[in-house]
Amino acid sequence: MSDVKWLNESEMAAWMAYVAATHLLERRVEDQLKVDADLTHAQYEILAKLSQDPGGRMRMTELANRLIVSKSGLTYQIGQLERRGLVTREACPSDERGVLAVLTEEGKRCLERTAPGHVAVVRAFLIDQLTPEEVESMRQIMTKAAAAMRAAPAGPLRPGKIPG
Amino acid sequence: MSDVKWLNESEMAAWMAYVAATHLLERRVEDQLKVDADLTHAQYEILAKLSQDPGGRMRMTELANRLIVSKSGLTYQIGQLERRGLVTREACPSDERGVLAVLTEEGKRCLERTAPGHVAVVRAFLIDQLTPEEVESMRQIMTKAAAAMRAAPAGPLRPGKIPG
DNA sequence: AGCGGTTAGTTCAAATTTGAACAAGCAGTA
DNA sequence: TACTGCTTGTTCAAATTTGAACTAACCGCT
Repeated sequence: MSDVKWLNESEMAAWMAYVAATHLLERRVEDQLKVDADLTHAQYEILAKLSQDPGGRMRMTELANRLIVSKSGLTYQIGQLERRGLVTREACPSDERGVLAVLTEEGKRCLERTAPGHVAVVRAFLIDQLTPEEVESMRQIMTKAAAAMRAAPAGPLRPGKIPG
Repeated sequence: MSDVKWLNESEMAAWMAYVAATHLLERRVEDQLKVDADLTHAQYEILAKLSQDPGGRMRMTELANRLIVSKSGLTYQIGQLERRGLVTREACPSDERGVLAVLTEEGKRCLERTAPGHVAVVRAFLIDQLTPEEVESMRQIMTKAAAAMRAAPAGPLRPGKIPG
């Protein structure tokens, strides 16, 4: 029971580098978006995710799930974006309770204007630091991890359940 | 000037998976630490980083830099940990202005008690999802990215400066 | 010793994020 | 139809995080 499977040297180094890199990158991304468009990364991700829908619209809960953010957090940020005219709320036709977050024309323009600088940061500090093989490897790695976490139920780990 | 180098399919997939995975993992880690030890990830990282020092002590600014957190953020969290007896503040002998954050015995015990569950989460959702080669690849990738960001000065990107 | 420019750490206000509680609406079933 | 349980989105209080402003102390020079 109490025998822990620690991380070996390679695993520990990978984890430590991961933690450092994610914090550093998040900081760089936040800075760029703040300076260039007065947006937080969370706000940018909302605009970007909405733009993936043909109609630029998405249900609140659906959007929250895709962004991996709490419902209340999304409510708050949609309020901020609405205040700035980048997003509107519409009633959902099929569900009286539902709310659709809709990308406005201005929101679309804002995104198009901001995306290049954002991509430049992602490129400069991450993508362009890697070989194409490494990019492909990262895709594989992150996809696997994300899939595992999406599949696993919330709550404490059940020994031997997830890795299988 | 305005010709943007967008992300190709592989790059975009890698970036999207990265964003999703980091959010999902952060959430899992936070949940485990909250449940098992009533600690935030930020607090755990402070304890862990302090424990890396032989004397379990570190200057505030040094610690903030290693954790990639603002000085004020660290001040706040050290206050929280001090309130719980996991860390103490000591005067720095060599610099009158300096403050040393010191891991207490109880802090050490808390870390030792909490680490196994934390490692288990990191393992279950990240490390054990990967082949040893992929772990090694992730180490390489994240190390490269972190190095690039640590090396680059703050502020806007100077075209052609970082990638070289 | 005294000056001027940095650095260390804290305080403060503002923004963000989360979970719990809540009101309203849905859907299946007796 | 009425009931039961679940889902949707918001509100709310509490915790966290950041940058700016500030005080105190350091350091190199004169």
